[in-house]
Amino acid sequence: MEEHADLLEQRIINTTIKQIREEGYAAISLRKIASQIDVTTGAFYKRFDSKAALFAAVTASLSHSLAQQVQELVAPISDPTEKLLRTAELLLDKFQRDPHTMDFLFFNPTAQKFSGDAPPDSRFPFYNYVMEIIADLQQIHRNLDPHKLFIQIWSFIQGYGLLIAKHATSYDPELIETTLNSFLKA
Amino acid sequence: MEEHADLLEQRIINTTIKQIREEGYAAISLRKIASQIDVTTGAFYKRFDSKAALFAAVTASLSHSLAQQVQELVAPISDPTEKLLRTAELLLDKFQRDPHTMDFLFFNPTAQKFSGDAPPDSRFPFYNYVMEIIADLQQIHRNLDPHKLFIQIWSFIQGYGLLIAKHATSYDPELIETTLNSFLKA
DNA sequence: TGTACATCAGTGAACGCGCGTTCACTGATGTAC
DNA sequence: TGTACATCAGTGAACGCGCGTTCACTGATGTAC
Repeated sequence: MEEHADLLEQRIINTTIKQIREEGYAAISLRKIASQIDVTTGAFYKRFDSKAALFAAVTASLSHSLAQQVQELVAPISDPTEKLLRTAELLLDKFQRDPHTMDFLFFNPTAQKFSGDAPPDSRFPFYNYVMEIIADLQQIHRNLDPHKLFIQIWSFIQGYGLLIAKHATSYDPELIETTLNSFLKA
Repeated sequence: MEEHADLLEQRIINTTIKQIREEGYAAISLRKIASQIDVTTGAFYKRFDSKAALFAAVTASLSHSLAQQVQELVAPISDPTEKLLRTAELLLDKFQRDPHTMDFLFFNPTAQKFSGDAPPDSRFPFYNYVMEIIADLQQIHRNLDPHKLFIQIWSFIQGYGLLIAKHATSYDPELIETTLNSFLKA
């Protein structure tokens, strides 16, 4: 029955992802998830220790698939500036198209992505990924401070993403390009 | 007894503000608030229609006092660039010193600051305030697109504030200056 | 000054809800002989 | 092939909790005469 076991685990994760997309992570309850799969909450606890464990698994799954999409988009590009731009565009486009999921990935308080005063944790794969791009950028723009640049880029993407997710403004690729270029010109 | 009535209303608001500062808005419950004032929840409902109404009142109070602090700081300054810089510094310094309160003011989902697809609502006083500064900036930098600039500034402050509040990085006035200048130079 | 009454802020207890979590049990399946 | 037993995924119901909200009531205070 391990076959079925893994299947149920996947169904739980996928249903949770669907619920997050449709209603936002704040509206998630184990009863709702279970009833959508025609299973009781007891079955859930055969797979996960807690709701937090489910959220961690969902975060991992979503991060992984998002990271993969970014890799695929960026793979054929060699210019690091364009890599960065395309990555930012993909993320912010997703904030527009799938605000609840991005809200969960970026702002869900359960899965804290950073630990203490230390630099951002590697559990959030984009940290390392963006850092790599920035390292590449340094080959071109030697006078850039990579930490500063990271904070600028990350802050802008987060903040703009939030405005987009809240429908306070909408996704504008030109604005992204202008902004990132202004960081690189400094 | 209207005297005492207003007093209790103020005590409820102030206690809520204190609780937000110390534990964050997610931990607020009417029972906790009431018991800290040695009053029952019934008394609360003589003053406020609902918890949401309390949050609205608290948001108004906090926004007002923050706006006042900004005005005082900025009043003697005539250069709009410096006005903007000092405002951003004050806000981000507060994200560092009082993360829960700023988290509440900027990210509390109850008091949605923006409505629909329309531009940001004036219920959040900083929108108009920052817009005024930007209008002043246009006198100097005539080639700036005010809407674009607003989104850039707002996104950066929000995103950087979030990183600071989450202890992912810490407040760096130099970074703020660099970033805002890079927006203005574009 | 004293009495009868109205007002109304605040009490205290309950309502109903949905939540995460637990656990004794069931019944289908796989294994041993 | 048939019987006895072990396993264990999933059930179903409950536990305990804290929440926002409601409401009949109390008792202190102010008013009228």
